[in-house]
Amino acid sequence: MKTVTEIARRFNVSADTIRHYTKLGLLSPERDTANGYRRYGIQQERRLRFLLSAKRLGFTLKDIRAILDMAASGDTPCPLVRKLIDRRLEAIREEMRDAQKLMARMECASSDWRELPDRAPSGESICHLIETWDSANHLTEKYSGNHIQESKS
Amino acid sequence: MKTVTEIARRFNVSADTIRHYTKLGLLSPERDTANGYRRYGIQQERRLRFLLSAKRLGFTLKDIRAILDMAASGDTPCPLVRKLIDRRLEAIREEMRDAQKLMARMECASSDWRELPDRAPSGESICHLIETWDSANHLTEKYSGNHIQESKS
DNA sequence: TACAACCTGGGTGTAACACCTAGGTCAATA
DNA sequence: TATTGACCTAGGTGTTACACCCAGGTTGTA
Repeated sequence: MKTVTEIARRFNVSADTIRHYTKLGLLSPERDTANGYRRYGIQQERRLRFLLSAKRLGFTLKDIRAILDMAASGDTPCPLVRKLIDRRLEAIREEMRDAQKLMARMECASSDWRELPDRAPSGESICHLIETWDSANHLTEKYSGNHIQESKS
Repeated sequence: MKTVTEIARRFNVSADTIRHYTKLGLLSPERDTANGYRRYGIQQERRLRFLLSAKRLGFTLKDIRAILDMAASGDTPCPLVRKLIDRRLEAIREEMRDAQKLMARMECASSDWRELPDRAPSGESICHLIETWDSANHLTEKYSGNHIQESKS
């Protein structure tokens, strides 16, 4: 029976993480009746191992709770697991697409800006780099004036 | 002078977003003395336009606050802007690398699992798909040396 | 006996909002 | 004029997965 720190070390996570999972009910250690310390046995180690594996496969704690609940009720969680991972996969793919677009914008801006000077702010302008970039791509306002130009660099 | 909803519509964001930025001090509307309503003038529209542009370039609200503060003090924020975007860029590149690794794991797992059957949980196993995947890649435990239960109390 | 290292519960902070509550305001309509 | 419906206010909660801090109790060792 391991204490929080012992099991944390064994699985290479922080003691706070173990306490966190325990608070969420994902782990259910016994308690040392003498001092109230959490005590993790073999079953809880198994649960933790499972939990960490699932996390590394992209499952959220919420997903994992659902899987654990299903297994606890005796049903096979496998169909749920297949469904959840495919969902997460789709979600991540979309995040990646967004992130790639963002990266492209950032790289473009950062590189364009190397040819532009610094400029002091004024009543009209806060940072001309950002403002120029924006009006060149005119995306901010719903009705962004009447320029039908799309200058790209 | 626009109300919350009016300026929100103009810039295609939610009224809550406008209130949020205002609460954070990123926008400082005047107030209608009769009823306490927020009133956004041209200067605030400019700030919001700037804010949204910066956000689309990957700046966080914290970044933006720093930029705004610097501009307010009269200094040119451009060097800060260049520095911040390069930092964010690096951060995003790393996140993307991590996300790509995760995706690869997920895709690999999801596809491997197509050839595996569902299986009911047992005292030893919660979901064999995840557990098998994990032990095949043996990454969870610090010492993946299998055997042995130590300690008892 | 002192000290380090551990333990407890409970609270806060993180990012950027979305949503809800309870109640006040405003313009147009019936 | 009374009633809608759309708007406004402040303030609170929920989201994710923890990290960190607090004050105080416990354990093992020198």
